Amino acid sequence: MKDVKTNTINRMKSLLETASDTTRLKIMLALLDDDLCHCHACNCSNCTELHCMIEKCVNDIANEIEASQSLVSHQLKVLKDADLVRTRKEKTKVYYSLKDKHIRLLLGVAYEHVMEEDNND
Amino acid sequence: MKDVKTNTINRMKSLLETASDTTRLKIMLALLDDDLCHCHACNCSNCTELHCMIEKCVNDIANEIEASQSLVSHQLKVLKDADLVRTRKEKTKVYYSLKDKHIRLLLGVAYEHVMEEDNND
DNA sequence: TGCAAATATGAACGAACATTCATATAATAA
DNA sequence: TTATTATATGAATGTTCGTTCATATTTGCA
Repeated sequence: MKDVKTNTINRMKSLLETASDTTRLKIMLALLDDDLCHCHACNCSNCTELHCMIEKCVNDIANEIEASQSLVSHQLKVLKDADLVRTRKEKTKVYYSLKDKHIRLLLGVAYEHVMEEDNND
Repeated sequence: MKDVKTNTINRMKSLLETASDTTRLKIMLALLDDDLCHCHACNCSNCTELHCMIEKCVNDIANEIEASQSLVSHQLKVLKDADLVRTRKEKTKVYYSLKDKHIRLLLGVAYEHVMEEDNND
């Protein structure tokens, strides 16, 4: 890790920066886990597997996290541009899902960290 | 993950936000791995174990990442306030090290992500 | 007590960013 | 075509943040 290239640092910064916003965190958490969902990895409606890729459309996300459609759309664009989410278009709706396992891992690690208050290792 | 409290979201935001700066990333990467280091977990000078806690003083970090003493001190304070690093004082020097395994994991996941360009899962 | 080394801090400046509001675009159905 | 639903976008605003410069504080040593 000693000689990490500037480009690598910048991309790590970009990834973490994109994730470090309450609205975007709410969006990603909404895409991380749920009971009733479409899963385009295994095509089941009630998948609890780790590879499960939950996808939700813009309005549903907006309703779930109680934010305006405009705000959610803006932040989904930020997430998309930074490659943290992917999209799938179906008729008038656009379904968003987390990009890959690294994003889920990142959220998981951050979640674990804030859950364990006073840990020494 | 569906009903994550506002407080939890805010703390996740704080953690990721603190990590998402190039200067602070350079500092943390400098504390993540090295050959010659003090390790206050096992007290060896050449430890390669995962629990190894590398610690470096302010000036050494500043020299290593080629940043001013003032900037490094400022950003170390940010890292300390957000609980991403710990300190140990010895004479006139202050040794900094990463707080815990979650921080190392976070850096590791971010690093892995930017290293794998086009992954689909 | 005074000096030097190491670290911390305060002010100031410019840049970046999240949110809101209004509006535009795209696609479907009648 | 017209109306409707879903999503995207542009401008504007207020705030936050990273960096620099100068200086203060702390600790050890002569």
